[in-house]
Amino acid sequence: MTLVQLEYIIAVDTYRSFVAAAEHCYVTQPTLSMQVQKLEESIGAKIFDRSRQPVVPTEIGEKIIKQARIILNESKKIAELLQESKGEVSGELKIGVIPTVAPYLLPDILTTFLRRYPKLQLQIWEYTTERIIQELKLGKLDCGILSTPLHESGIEETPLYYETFVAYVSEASSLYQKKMVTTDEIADKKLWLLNEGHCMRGQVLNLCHYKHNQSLEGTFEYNTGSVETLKRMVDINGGLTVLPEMSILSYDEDQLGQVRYFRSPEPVREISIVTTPNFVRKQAVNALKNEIIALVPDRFKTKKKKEVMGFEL
Amino acid sequence: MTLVQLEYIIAVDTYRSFVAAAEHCYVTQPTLSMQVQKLEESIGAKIFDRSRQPVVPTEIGEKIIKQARIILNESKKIAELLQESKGEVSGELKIGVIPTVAPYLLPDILTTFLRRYPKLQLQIWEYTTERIIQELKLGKLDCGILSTPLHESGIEETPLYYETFVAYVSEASSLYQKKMVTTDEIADKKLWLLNEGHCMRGQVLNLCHYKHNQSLEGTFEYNTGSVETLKRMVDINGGLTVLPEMSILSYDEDQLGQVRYFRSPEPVREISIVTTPNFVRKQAVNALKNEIIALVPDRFKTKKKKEVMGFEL
DNA sequence: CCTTTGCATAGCTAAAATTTATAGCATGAC
DNA sequence: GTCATGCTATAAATTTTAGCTATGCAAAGG
Repeated sequence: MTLVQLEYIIAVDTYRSFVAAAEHCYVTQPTLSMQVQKLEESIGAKIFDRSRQPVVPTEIGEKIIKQARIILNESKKIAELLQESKGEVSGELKIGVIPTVAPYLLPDILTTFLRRYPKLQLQIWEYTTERIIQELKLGKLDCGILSTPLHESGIEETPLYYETFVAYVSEASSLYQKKMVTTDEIADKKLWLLNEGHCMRGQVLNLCHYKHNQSLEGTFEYNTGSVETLKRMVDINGGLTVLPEMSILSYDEDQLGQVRYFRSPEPVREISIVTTPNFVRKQAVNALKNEIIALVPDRFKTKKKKEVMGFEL
Repeated sequence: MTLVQLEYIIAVDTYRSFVAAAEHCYVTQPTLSMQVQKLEESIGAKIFDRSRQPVVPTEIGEKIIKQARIILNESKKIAELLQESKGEVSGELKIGVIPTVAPYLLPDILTTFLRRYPKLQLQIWEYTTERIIQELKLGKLDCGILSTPLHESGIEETPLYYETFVAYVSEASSLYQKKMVTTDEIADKKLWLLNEGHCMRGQVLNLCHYKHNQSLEGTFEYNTGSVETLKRMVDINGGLTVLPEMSILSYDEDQLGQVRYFRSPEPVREISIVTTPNFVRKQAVNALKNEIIALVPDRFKTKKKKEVMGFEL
């Protein structure tokens, strides 16, 4: 068994074709076919069922390919270790960010960060928490920025900042008259919510003491994945919603007039940068972490950890 | 970079000698030297400092070798996957067991287990919890049998049975007159304890409400790693100790006469079999698990999980 | 100063990976 | 039915590489 053979079977699995796989490996098709055969011979099992078109992995082949991806992933880390030791913050950094954080955090960060580390190539995906964890474990992402604690083994969390939630109320709402609101006061109101899969949905439901999916019918009408949409729904259709504090930083006075902070104990979410435990490019992630911490206003760092909300996915 | 090259650098690291490493890899020294050089050239960094005798890895070399061990470890799993898929329970199974469990569980298990799976080669080490976790993560052990919960990320626990602790008192002790004892009653007595590093020490200290290392001087005199020694100390020097229930299964009537169960809530420890999350030889471990569960008396399986004691290492 | 020990280098050989060319085998078009 | 077409396997030739033997060279020990 060689690393090259493992690369080849991964390519065949990816492209479901020996010809296409060979092209992408920059070798000829017979070369690739031979190596795959040799590997199959050496382990004593067929990895691909070539009688079907397109070729598909066998049952055991699936498992072997999965393991092969792990092996090659670990192999790549040797090169990363070397970059790391040179103090170079370079190469690709693949980041997953939840949609309730991304638009308020990344635009500010990116320009300064990329100017400071010109050799770094960022790739960013907006994914839900669940997907970020999944892709981290598969090695498809290098790090994630999301709300913690996750209580997920195999994921290391480094808190970046703490962010309160605020209510955003329409002028017609009875709460508009109040200076501050309590979590109880919003529990029975018409509340615009993110759709399922967003950790913030769970947090908001928690803070107003709802159980998931319970008595939502009739009370809530429209689900979206975007915090901006929530705000607009309030603007146009009335009612209220809950926003992360960072989303209101760019609001003008009119908009801020509709924002109501919560009375103590304020609901707070913890935003962390997460990696897998044996991730080696700590310098690059550290650089990103420091950039974020430097840019986030100070009051986002002083919230007490004890106030942080739990949530379920 | 090839898997063979990684094997070679691991061998050089292990034996701190190119000559010895070559022998153990069944190649000549020039062959091995050349491959190490080629690897160093391809990654653009020296892995070993050959100017010292014996050769030592460079700083970056240390990291590369560590990663190389991970890669080869993951590579081995492909062969294991295949055995696994054939339904064969075979090969080596390296098990770590804590010393307060091993002598009461393993002797009974081993003969029947090995008769059922003749192709399996068991290697067993008596290690402390800490060491078992460490070696599991390094891939030097396949599984561990120890007291849980560990609250350790990267370790998966599967409970096997629940075992109460019992007091073992000398005839001279005031507690000898009682039919049952409470945890409070033993707190101020002369208590023979295991030495540090054993999880059971922590559990026993917990159950009699001691903080670690606090006010032990004078009260306790002798530390040992063996439960049998604790019992003998009581037999010969008086006082009392706490034993795991399984250790008294083989006691005769005289000895049982010195055993006192605890009043409810009984202190219970959970014994689990643990592996790393991406361990692939689940069938072999499962076979061992089933063998143990089948052999352990039923009452060890009915304890409620809620009663299980926590502990620190 | 000579021997021993240990790694590196050089030249050679055998094995293995890769290439080009071609065969075989389905599948769908006509 | 037969003829392309698209895919993978096989064969033979070639290049690359891993490994071997022999030897060199430097450092440590007697």
